[in-house]
Amino acid sequence: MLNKNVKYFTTGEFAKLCKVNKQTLIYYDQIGLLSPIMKDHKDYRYYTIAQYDFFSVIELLKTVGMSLKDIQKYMADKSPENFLELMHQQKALVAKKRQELEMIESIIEVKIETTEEALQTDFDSITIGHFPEETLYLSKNIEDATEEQFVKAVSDFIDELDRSQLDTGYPIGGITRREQVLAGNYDNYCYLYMEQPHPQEGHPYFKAIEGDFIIGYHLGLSTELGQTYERLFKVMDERGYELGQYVYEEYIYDAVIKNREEEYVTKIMMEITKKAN
Amino acid sequence: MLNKNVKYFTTGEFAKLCKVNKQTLIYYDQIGLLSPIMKDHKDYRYYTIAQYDFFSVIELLKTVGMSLKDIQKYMADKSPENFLELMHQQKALVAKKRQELEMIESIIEVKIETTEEALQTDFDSITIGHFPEETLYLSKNIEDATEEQFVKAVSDFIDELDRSQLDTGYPIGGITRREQVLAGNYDNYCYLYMEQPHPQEGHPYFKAIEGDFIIGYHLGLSTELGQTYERLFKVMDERGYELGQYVYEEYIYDAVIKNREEEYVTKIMMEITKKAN
DNA sequence: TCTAAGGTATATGGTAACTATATAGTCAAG
DNA sequence: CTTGACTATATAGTTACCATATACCTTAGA
Repeated sequence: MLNKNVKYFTTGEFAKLCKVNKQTLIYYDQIGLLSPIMKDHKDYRYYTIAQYDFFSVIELLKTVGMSLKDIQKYMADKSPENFLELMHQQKALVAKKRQELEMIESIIEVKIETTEEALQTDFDSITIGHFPEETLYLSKNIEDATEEQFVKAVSDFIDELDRSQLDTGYPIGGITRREQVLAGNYDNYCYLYMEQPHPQEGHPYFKAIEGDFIIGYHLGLSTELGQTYERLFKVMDERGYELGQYVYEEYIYDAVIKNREEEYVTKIMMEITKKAN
Repeated sequence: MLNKNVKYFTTGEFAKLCKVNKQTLIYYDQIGLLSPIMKDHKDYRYYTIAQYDFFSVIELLKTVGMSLKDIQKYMADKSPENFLELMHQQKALVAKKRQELEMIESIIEVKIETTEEALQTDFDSITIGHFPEETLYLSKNIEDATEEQFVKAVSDFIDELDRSQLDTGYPIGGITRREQVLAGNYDNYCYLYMEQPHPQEGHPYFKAIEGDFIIGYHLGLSTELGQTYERLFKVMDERGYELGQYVYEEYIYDAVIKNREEEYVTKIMMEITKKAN
């Protein structure tokens, strides 16, 4: 910043220029981060325009998440080399943050898309159709797992979603094998999954599905899923289909959207094949 | 999230799954944001896997900057419609934040570039050369301004940089007219400016410069700029040039990088023309 | 000359969202 | 029966402020 033969800013004026509360400047003075260039005989503070540059770098470092203490630590030991190092560090940090925001943006888009779809869905309907291939990220096998093993698998699955940025915002679903469904063990999933519209390279756990499906919705407690399954089996049979390899289950409305468990909605997608007459 | 016949997590286990401090969960319980599904006869807390979904939405809303109170407010009045509205709001907010980060990224890049350049510069050197056109954002005219007017102009200039996202990270420079420089009034700037490598449409205040320049550096107090100007004039004269229309001044090292005013460095760029005969 | 408006200062307390610590009870293994 | 690893509550500290109370100073207007 350039200086004419100096005009001083009072605390209030300088606060206005910096767009912060007056108290904030007093606070910065107290902690010794940014002190006025001079004080009056009655302790009035006076800042110069040159101090604005200083302030704006503090602001920059603050917005990238540095603590005032760390900023102060840097300011105590200024040099072009240190500044350069600081900027390199912050550049990497900011890029990471931006990427995080980009991920959140796409998660939000998915949440909007799925919620809008849910709002337009008649949960009494049962539909049959052909579905294209989709990529899923799978947990490890959890069929017949003990409670402990199940919990461990879920934890690992969630950890991996986090670590590998595979959380797309789609609901976590469960896959059940034909045999378990036919035996009425609707909750004996063999895998958990999350849909991956833009699969990354280098992840082994993906599974593509494609084919005919019957789709229905279950409203209410998951302990009563059996009733909905029976309705689905009935329609399946009437239309001349039989159960394929896998069934996919997803929560459409859960605790995040509904208050009472009786209002939760589960989407059930069953693979089907034409009966050999 | 799907549930098997429920296994409970203790506070510690659930904290690990959620990757937060145990105390945080206790805090969430206290403020009623996320309470365990049940408590023991000795007040041990027990969470279920289903509560992880809930937690992860809280996390999402937190990272986009929502306060716990606002999250709680939403949670008290859940519905698909409200959720959708919330997501739409947040989407816009997140996009804005991302753009802000993008701006900061490019500011940091400029700071790195200019600091690296400064580190490689010999401040004793005086160079003459042709410079290509550059776009500058200018303040209003401040020639012969009173202190008050100068301060006002600076404030307005900074405000406009902020408001129109014209802060590129380049230093704020000052332009002096030939006549003032020849009269020795080196600090009677007619404009402030900031370099705009990627100028936006629709801003009137831009000025392009292109031509021959003599460039030198002044080390130390700006009250002693005169000495450096004299050195520059001498070289200019020896090489058969005379002063052109404008002189540009920028701080290369200022309070952000150096502790003592005697170490500040000002870059002086003078337009020049070949002397007749 | 008095007073009201608008500035300055310090001191103190409050805020959000934790985090740390002290103290005490619980539980399973060796 | 003790040790280690857990649980709980209660309380205080943290960061980066913001709000408020009180007092002082200055200037313009009645």
